Amino acid sequence: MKKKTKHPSIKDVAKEAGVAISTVSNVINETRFVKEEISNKVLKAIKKLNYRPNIIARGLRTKSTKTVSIILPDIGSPFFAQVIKGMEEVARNRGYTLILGCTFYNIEEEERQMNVLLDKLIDGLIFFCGYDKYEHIKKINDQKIPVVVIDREIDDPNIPSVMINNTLAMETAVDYLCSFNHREIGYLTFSFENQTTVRNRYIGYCNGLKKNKISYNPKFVIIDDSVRLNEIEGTYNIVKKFLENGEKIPTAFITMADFFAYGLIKALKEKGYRIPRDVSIIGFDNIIFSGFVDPPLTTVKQPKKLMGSTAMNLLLDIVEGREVKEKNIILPTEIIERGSVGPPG
Amino acid sequence: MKKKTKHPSIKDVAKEAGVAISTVSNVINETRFVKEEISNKVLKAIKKLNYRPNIIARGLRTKSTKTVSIILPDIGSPFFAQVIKGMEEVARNRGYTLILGCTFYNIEEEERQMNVLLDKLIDGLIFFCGYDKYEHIKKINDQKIPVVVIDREIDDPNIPSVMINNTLAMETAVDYLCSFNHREIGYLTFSFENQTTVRNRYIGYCNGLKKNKISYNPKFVIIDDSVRLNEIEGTYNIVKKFLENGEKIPTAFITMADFFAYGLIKALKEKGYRIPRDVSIIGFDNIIFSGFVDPPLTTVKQPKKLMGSTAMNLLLDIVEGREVKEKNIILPTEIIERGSVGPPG
DNA sequence: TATTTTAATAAAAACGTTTTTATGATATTA
DNA sequence: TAATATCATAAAAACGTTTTTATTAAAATA
Repeated sequence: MKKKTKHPSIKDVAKEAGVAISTVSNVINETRFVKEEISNKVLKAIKKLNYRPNIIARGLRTKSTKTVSIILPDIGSPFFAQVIKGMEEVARNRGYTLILGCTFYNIEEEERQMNVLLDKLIDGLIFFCGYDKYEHIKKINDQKIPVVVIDREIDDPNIPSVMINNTLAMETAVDYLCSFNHREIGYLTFSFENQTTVRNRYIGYCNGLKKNKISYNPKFVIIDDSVRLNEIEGTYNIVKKFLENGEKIPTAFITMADFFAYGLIKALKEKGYRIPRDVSIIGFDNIIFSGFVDPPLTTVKQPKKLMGSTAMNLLLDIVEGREVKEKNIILPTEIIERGSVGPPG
Repeated sequence: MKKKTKHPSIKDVAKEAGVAISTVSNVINETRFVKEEISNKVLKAIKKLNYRPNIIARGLRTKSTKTVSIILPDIGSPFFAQVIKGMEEVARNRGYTLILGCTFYNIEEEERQMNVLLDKLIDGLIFFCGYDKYEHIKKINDQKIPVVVIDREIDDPNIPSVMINNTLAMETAVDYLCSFNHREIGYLTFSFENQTTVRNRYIGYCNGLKKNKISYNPKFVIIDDSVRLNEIEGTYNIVKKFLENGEKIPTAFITMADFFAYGLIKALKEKGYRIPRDVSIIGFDNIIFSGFVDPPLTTVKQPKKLMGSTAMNLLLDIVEGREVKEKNIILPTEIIERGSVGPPG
């Protein structure tokens, strides 16, 4: 076992400066007035020993480690990455560090991770996306441990949350396609048993159809969970098979996430379909790459960084006991028009 | 300030079970034999109170928090995300949690983040990619704080590291293009003053040219730092301007990272160039999207997950005092052939 | 049986902080 | 001048663990 050279402790500083431990603490935290002469001695000792207080030991006493953690299903997704970027910036500016816990879309893992992190005396917790189980979140929220849920629609308004209106956003996507006179609209999605977000988007799709007097065609709905693992290849294969089976294809597709669209586009183009001339596509998320596929993807933009910063600010406000006006925040979405949607050929 | 409902401590368990604190500790850690009868009482009390030891307090005593942290320049990059995924898996399996620190390509930030994390009693540290300054890394490595550097070529063999041979890999890319009879080969890169990785790839490019008896043409080297911020748009604009200036363009491009290729492809296609018929492109990294641009990108693959898992295993071996056979590990790269390279038209 | 060894548990110290309480000097008041 | 208030600092307690040392009871030995 490698042995670390011992870091100087507050005791060492006190000895070096010839004062009491508490005086050093008072100088560091400015909790009491300390005569300039003594204060200077302490400061000098701190500098000389290159002392920095041990946050952990401090946390043991103060119950705050200035650390918040984020539990999310997948660290490899550019969508999450952007949201986290928004969080990170806020956290850093407000003096907190971030711990990431990753569940890899394993439901049980979420609670386990939560416990592991809680053991480390974190000040607060952000839960990302989700599964429909949230008893554990309710529980710790009831225990007054600061929690914010992001990207998951929870029916308990006591749990602070930041989200978009998935149903409405997806309805807008249908409307948008209909404004181009599409009447046959396919839908690519995760399976939606366990995830409200996924389900609500699907509901939005259905609502949109109804609203535009289009009858629902189950053959146009393709379910694909490979994307969860960032395996675009999976979507590509599924769509390819779909096309090879000689299924009738709709004049337009909505994908529940941009990721689906990449595989979809590739498969369609390989089979000779031109986009948007033969098939229109609208995605969801507006991931950075969507502007660089061919054709560039029209998509429903989620305000990713804003979601992140909003959630982190909300959490830290709660952690620090500030007043929060609204603890269930809904952020707007927006359609980014690029080149993948046009009138049906 | 919201007040948390107090978590039960080991003291509460001891009282509940009617034994001494140390006995509880012995039961939990199996440090001493405890009679089954007493042990059962303790276990029951633990269960009843839903007690979990406070890792922080434990860490204060044992000097280990079972936490390692990763300092990286950008959390939003799919390349890093994949590497981190590899790390996360290993860390989790070996019972550690991860803290991420993000520097956003700010050199000063790296040392600051390092100090912040060190204050939290982490067991070890992985530094990602890099800048040429590494006195601070040397310093803490000398202090026997376990460190591993990844994706940065450091000339000090005392610092454990995991990397690829960037020079060689890039040379291979040149060879590959030459095998298609390309003689005019452009190069897209970050500016390379401060980053050995970037510079070494460039050197590989130059070596490759020399080896294949191609004279170096500075006009073919495009420097673009926008990609650092994941702004593919930036590359697109630079290349577009390049093309509009009527510059002669090479028959093939190498990009130092796949990200450049996306903007490059878009700009070229907009100006009517066909890929690979008019211009061939080979990237570097093999990011997931590279299989889904049009044409699919031929690229030099970095073994991202393997790099991550290797680095984490190396770090934890050091942390746990295991013997490490080789502390400067070089992993192989490989050319992934897709559709963006062909013979010059 | 008296003494020593061993086993099991309890008590206390330690980790590095902050915070509360105690101390002693100085300044203020009666 | 004696009593009191204030100020600056020191000492001690606390946070929740692990680890070291002490204690007690039982078992083994002489």
